[in-house]
Order: sequence, then structure tokens, then C-alpha cells
Amino acid sequence: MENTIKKILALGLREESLAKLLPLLEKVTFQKGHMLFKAGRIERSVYFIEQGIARAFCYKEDKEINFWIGSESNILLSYNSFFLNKAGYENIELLENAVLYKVSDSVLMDLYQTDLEFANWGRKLAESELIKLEESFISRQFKTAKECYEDFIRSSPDILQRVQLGHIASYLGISQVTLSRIRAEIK
Amino acid sequence: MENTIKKILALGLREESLAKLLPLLEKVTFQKGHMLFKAGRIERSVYFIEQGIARAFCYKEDKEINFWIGSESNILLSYNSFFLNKAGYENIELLENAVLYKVSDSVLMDLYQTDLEFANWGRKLAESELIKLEESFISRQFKTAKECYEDFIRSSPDILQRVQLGHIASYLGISQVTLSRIRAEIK
DNA sequence: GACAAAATTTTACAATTGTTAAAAAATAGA
DNA sequence: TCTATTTTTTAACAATTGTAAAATTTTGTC
Repeated sequence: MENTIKKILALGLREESLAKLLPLLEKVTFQKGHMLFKAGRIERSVYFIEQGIARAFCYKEDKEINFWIGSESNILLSYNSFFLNKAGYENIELLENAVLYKVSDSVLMDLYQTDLEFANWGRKLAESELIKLEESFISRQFKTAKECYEDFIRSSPDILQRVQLGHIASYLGISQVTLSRIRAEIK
Repeated sequence: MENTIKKILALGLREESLAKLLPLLEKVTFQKGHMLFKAGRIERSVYFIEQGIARAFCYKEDKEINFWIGSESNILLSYNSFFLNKAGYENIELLENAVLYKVSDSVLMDLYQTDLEFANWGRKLAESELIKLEESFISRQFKTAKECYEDFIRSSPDILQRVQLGHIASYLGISQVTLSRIRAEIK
């Protein structure tokens, strides 16, 4: 569970507290294509990606729009479910056979409410996601499709190799045709 | 300091803890046009907007790009500075004469490190900003300029009245000309 | 290796948005 | 109130991106 531990420690938890959390994690595996979360449900689990890639998407009319793609050392959760106890808007699909570590939201919330270090760990988790998302948001604000794709190549070269281009185009907010054009132009 | 207190309590702090925080806040006022934060500095203060409107922007070549606009009951901080102790990327300008309540980052961090309730309050602060930002991010992903503007009218009618359209166009990621066209079409 | 299915690229055309510049309207100061 | 300045709108044209459909390439399976 190397990737999972790396992620947990990166958010500033001490080894002593890590030892408190690890027994609460359950190892689970899923096949490629499995729908881990579905929109409209309150999702009661949080997952650490040990191995694999996932995408989060929602629907615009009946077209799927990816708004997140993540691989090893990322965390999977439904923001609405976990933060607000409301039905989620995320559909999350595994794009490869995956190994995850699962923990229930109530276990995590209990740690937050009783352990100062975990409460700060949870704060840093949200803060680190927030800062990453804001940087993406700003980039998208003023970058051309081509610049967004070049950024993606730079920041996520492994995902580019492992995920089909249609998903990446959707994630970048452009049509697959536009992505193809950009790729032809760059070569 | 009604708006500030409302914001603090909305994040789940008990009245008892509020009483601990309030004496640490300093009331400050600034003129319209004041640059509260500048990119490249490590900003050591966090502000609650009691009265006024602010925008956060960065530069693309030498053009300003707004990525955030907020008014009463919002919080002003530099994510990089406060979360990571790194130089910020935010330029924050006050768009009206403003009344703010100021607290130093070290005071807040000290509360986070010593008080479980404040640590969870800080967690919820980051979580609530994260969920709002993700919803904006997703909307932008697949909405037309017109839909983005209509969303803005719905979600922030007061800001629309109080901020010049050039700032709103920039925030929506469209040119002012496009915004004018949309407005002409809607009428 | 051959076939079927899925993914990607290409083409042609349409729609949207951006840029530049000018006109009109609104606002701020004297 | 009048002028100067700023903001907003409009116009003309160019560039970018989207859509639909076909062609090509890749992948998976027998």
C-alpha cells in the first residue's frame, strides 16, 4: 500500500497517527469499467487509489463530461456526500483494473471530531485539492485549447498514455475533433 | 460586524469559540481601488469582508484576468501564502470602499494547532470553498458563454449591479464584446 | 492472421467567439 | 451644467472551435 501511505503522509500526518489510520482501511479491487460512484446517491466511502486510474463525470443533456481524472496517490470521494451529507453529483468510473483502500466516511469524521491531528490532516487535504483546482480553473480561464493540452502533457504524461483521447478531450473541455487537430499540429 | 460573524458561524463554529476568535479580529477600512494583495508576496493576513466587493486577478501577458469576485461574508486570503507558505499568485483589488476584519495567519494557524474545533472549522472553510469552485469549474467545462452569464445573473445579481461589466466578462472567461452581444440578445 | 468493434483522425461546413476600431452611453469632476 | 473620461455597445472581419459524417487506424477476439 505504498502509494496510499505516501499520499497520507504527504498531508502531514505523523507516523504515529498513520498507524492509527491504517487498520481502518480495507483493501478492495475492481475491474476496469466499474462504476464506483453514481450521481444522486449519498456515497458513504472514501477511497485511496493504490493502483489504477479513475474519471469523474457528469451529464450535459445525455453527453458525459469528465471533470476530473486521477491515478495513483489520489483520493476518491463525493464532495457533496462527504462534506455536506447531500446526494453527490459525481459519476466515478474506473478506467483500469484498480486496487483501492476504502474507509467509511463515519470513521473519518469520527477521527476529525476527536483527534486534532486528523482534523488538521483533513483540513490540509481539502486545502491541497482547493489550490490544485483553483490553478486549473485559472488556466482554463484564459488558455487556448492548445495551451490546455500542452499543460496536460506536461503535468500528466502518464495519464495521457493510459487514458483514451476522448476522455482527455472531454476533461479539457474541448471536442475530440479539436484535440485531434491540435495533436496533428504539434507533431 | 454582522456579516463577518454570520460567515464564521455558518462554518459550524460554536458561539463559545466565536467569542475566542472575535477579539483577535482587527477592523480595517480601505478606499476603492486599494490593492490588498499583490502576486509574488507571501501574504500574512486573512480578511473577512464585512462590507464591499473585491476581485482577484492575475496576468496573461499584460492583460488582467479575474478569477474570483466576492462581496460581503466572503473571505480574502492567498491560498499559496496561507496553505503552503509560498508567494501568492493573487492580486486582490477592492472594487468599493470596504470594511474588513483582519486576522494574521499565525493567529489562525495557532488556533488550528491547539483547538480541535477551530481545526475542523478551518477544514470546513476549505471544503466549502472547494465545493463551490468545483461546481464553477464543471459549469465552465460545458456551458456556452451565454449560459455562464445567465448562471451569473442568477447566482450573483447584486455583484452584477455593483461591478463594471468588463470585470464580469473577464471573470466569465469571455471578451467584453461577447458579453455585450449576449446582453443585447437577452433583452 | 482475419474479422469485428472501438478509437482516432480527417473533411467540410456552420456556429461561436475574439480582435480591432469606432460610436454611443454613462459617469465623474470642475 | 458642461466637459472630459470611462464604460459599454456596435460593426466588420478573422480565427477558433463544434458538429456530423466518412475514412483510417488501433485493439481485441477467435
